[in-house]
Amino acid sequence: MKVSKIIDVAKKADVSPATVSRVLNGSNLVNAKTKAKVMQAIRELDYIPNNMGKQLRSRKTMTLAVVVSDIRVSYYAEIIKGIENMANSLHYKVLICDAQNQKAKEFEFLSLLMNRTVDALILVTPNLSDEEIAVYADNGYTIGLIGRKIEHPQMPCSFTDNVKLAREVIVHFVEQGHRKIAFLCGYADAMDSQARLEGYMKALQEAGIPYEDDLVDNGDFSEEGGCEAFKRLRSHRSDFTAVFAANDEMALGVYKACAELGISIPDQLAVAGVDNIRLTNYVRPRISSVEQPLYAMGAVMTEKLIDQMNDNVWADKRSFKVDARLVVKESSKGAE
Amino acid sequence: MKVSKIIDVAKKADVSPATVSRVLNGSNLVNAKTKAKVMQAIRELDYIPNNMGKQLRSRKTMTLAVVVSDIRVSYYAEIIKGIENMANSLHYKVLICDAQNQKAKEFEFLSLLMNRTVDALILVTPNLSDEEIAVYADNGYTIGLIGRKIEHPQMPCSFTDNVKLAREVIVHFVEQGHRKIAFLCGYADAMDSQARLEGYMKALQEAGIPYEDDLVDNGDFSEEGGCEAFKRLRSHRSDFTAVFAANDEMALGVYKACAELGISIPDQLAVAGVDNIRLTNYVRPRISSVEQPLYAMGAVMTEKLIDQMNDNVWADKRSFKVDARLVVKESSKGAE
DNA sequence: ATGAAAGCGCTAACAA
DNA sequence: TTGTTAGCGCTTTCAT
Repeated sequence: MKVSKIIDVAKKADVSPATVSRVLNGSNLVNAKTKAKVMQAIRELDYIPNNMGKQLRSRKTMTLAVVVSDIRVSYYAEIIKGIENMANSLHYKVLICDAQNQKAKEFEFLSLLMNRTVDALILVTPNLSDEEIAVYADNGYTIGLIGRKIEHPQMPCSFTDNVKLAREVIVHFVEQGHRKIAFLCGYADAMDSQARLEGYMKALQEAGIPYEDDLVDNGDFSEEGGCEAFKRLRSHRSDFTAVFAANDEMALGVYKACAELGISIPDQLAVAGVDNIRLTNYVRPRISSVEQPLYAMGAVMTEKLIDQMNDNVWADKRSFKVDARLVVKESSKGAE
Repeated sequence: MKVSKIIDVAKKADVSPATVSRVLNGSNLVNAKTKAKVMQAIRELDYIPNNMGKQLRSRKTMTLAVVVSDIRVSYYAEIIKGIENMANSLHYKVLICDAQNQKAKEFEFLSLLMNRTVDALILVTPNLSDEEIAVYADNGYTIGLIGRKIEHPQMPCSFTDNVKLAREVIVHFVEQGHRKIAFLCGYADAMDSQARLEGYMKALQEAGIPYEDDLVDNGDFSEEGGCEAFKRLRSHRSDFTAVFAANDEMALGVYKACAELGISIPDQLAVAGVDNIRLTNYVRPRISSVEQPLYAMGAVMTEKLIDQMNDNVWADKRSFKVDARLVVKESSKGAE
């Protein structure tokens, strides 16, 4: 059977294509009777509007792209879900872009914005630099950011207060009586790492504990990387009694290293991580971890972004700093 | 700065728009010299082709939609990654559709196909019935299927040999000396459940063990559901020495129930699951589990689907039955 | 090897 | 409230 177009409906309902379009798009300047006629024709013809034509004419794709480094990582999956659900409820679609941990791929996906495949692009903790990203926003492309903040009048962001986050963990350790606290940081050049290091140092200072350079090392956010970094740390120093890992993967790496080295958690070493992934509740002792509201971060940003595109500008607020909360479990309790 | 279109490039290069289009699309009937001229103009104008125009005219979106019930579940994430990576390497984009476990949403996403937002749709273990899906394929829409098989000349599928999978697990249990083996099945009406039940029964028969109705119960693939189902089972019978759970979540539920009931794994009860999720390696004892090549299933299907759309029909094979492999760990070894 | 011309299917000014 | 008329930006016959 031939697929019908708007002109077919118009003829059958004895109106103009414009009127059909109005009915389709819920314009309120259509007579109820006319509308009924049109609806009838649509039904009889099994008419379904062709989205390609609509896009071209209206210059809108109603589609967002979300770029992450690895879809499989639960951190990203959770954020994507927040984005997708919010987008869908606002009649937007979501293109998924798996950058496979390659900065070059992130760059490639930016072309989706330029060639008008999508109306906006959301970057989740990208490897691109602030400047590289800002260029696009400057050129009028709509970009949203999750997990990082860039000062730009047009770029909505949602991100965690990393200083506060790190501070909270260290305060907790101090309360448990720890004085020598190591920090397994992420990539040295990452924003997050900087901020968390700041929070770490701040909290130490507040507690009157001197900062020591060799109690800090960097990992790559992987279990293996955490394991290695911990061993490295341990080869220099063996007097620390607590470790703050920049994420749970690295905390798991610490667990692995401790198993090998015969270090008992939490008696000889307290451990805490970030993300509060499901796994932290299945290993023994369960890992204390900082939980970020990932789903909400995705959803809020998306709402804001779409709002901005549609010029519903209560342009007051573009930047959402969200609070994380430390979930204390056995890995950091009951220390001496 | 004004954004330029194909006509601007044509003028600047002193050729026709058609020629520019040919260059853009890598047609080989373009003089090398002409091509160079056009490329130069493109560069000078920073010309970027507009995808909306292209789509409308070529009647192709170069986009796939993939429908899953919950993006966050690692089972789906892994498949999606396979799909996305393959699609991308073939210059296709992927729309992500989170059905939030609602059949109604799955239906809604089918409209993406009908209104030409995407060229094809991939359903991953959908809740829709075979008939509901087949209707669309009959009407000429391109649909691919993962985790289920539907006999249809136009519908590529990739799915696991569930009979074999279940058989393998039971054979393993029998080899370990078990004779009373329980089966925590998934939804009673699911394809997979049927097939696995068949494999279970078959293996028992081969081992000369009579099938007993009350050694089988159904769960909902969740940890909680598995826990409950196990307790239910256990309230009728307490003589079985092994449990085969239809997925790892349910196996985790069994672990939970056993912890509550004081049953020791694997000494008093051997356990095995399906999916071999990461968690199975972090609980103690580690859970024996059947691993499916999810990434590959996604990738293969996608390749086939795209191939089919582009009429590269070595139409011989549409159906990919893949083998899963049992990874034996501590939860099912060392039983009496 | 290149160009001219005709749309793909729809919406948005502008008129009426 | 409805219709008329132009395109949105591109590709693709059909000529040449």
